[in-house]
Amino acid sequence: MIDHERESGFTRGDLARTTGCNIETIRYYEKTGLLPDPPRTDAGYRIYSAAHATRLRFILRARELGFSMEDIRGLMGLEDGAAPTCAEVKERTERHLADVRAKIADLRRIEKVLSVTAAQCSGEDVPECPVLETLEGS
Amino acid sequence: MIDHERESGFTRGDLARTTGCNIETIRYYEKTGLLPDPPRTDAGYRIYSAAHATRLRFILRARELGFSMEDIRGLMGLEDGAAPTCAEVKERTERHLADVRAKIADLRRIEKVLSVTAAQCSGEDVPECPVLETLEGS
DNA sequence: TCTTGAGCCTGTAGTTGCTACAGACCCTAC
DNA sequence: GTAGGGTCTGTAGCAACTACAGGCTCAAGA
Repeated sequence: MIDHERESGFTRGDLARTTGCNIETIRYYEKTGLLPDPPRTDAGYRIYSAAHATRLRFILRARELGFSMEDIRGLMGLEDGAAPTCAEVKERTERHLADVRAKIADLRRIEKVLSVTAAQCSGEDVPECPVLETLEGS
Repeated sequence: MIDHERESGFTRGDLARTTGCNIETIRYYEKTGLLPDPPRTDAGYRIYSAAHATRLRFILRARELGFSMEDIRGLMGLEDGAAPTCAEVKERTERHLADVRAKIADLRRIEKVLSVTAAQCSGEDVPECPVLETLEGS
């Protein structure tokens, strides 16, 4: 791979290493349009630039914060072509925040039930088991 | 459906209605072995008993509490054939509880970042957007 | 008795966000 | 020249469902 094209960019493996992203995930993001198709060498190898790395890091950070790929598409202005307004971004973020809070509430409810039930459990080989009773009875 | 077999049981639709479970989900649980294959009428219609309903409710309740299907299989003694001991149930519950707590911690971290960032957002059409900056910069 | 509409049957495909393979090609170093 | 890595493509798998299509079957009304 002596193409001089190649010299100014990096390969998929490079991009994966520098961002910590799984190499197959990069291809997946390209297929779904989150990442633009990069140029190729004559042999068909992808050539990425710093701009690709920046964009991928944006995506990974948004995923870490639990945004869906659909959300990210919106945040990056891929839905209607135009960059989203700050108001749109804020709205999307607050909707997502509400989802996150709802999930936390769900999990806290679950945590309470599980911890109370598990605490009642002797852990011995007795016939009656508080966990199973909770699940059976309701 | 005048089979007298049928009279003592109920159909998949009945089971779905009485448990609040999606009708297709019942078939899915059968396919994956969580629910036993019920007997059939001559025409091939499934005939469920009260025992099936009890078992399905157990599964649904466990799913509400976030247990995986694999966990449920264990809780119901479908893994090794024998009913699990109380100690096994307790262990599984505590492992699951740890998962739930880890998820809560993750989500709380996410919630903090999102709420701080969204609060900085004017919602106006200014060029700089705190949310996007958070995602880009890091 | 016939028809109509609801319910049930099966197999299969879609969802989200990846991940992992197979089999082929390419590139570098020795 | 060859050995080894890397990359290419398409495809299948994961969890836990959900949603069809196309065909039977059943119960009730005309």
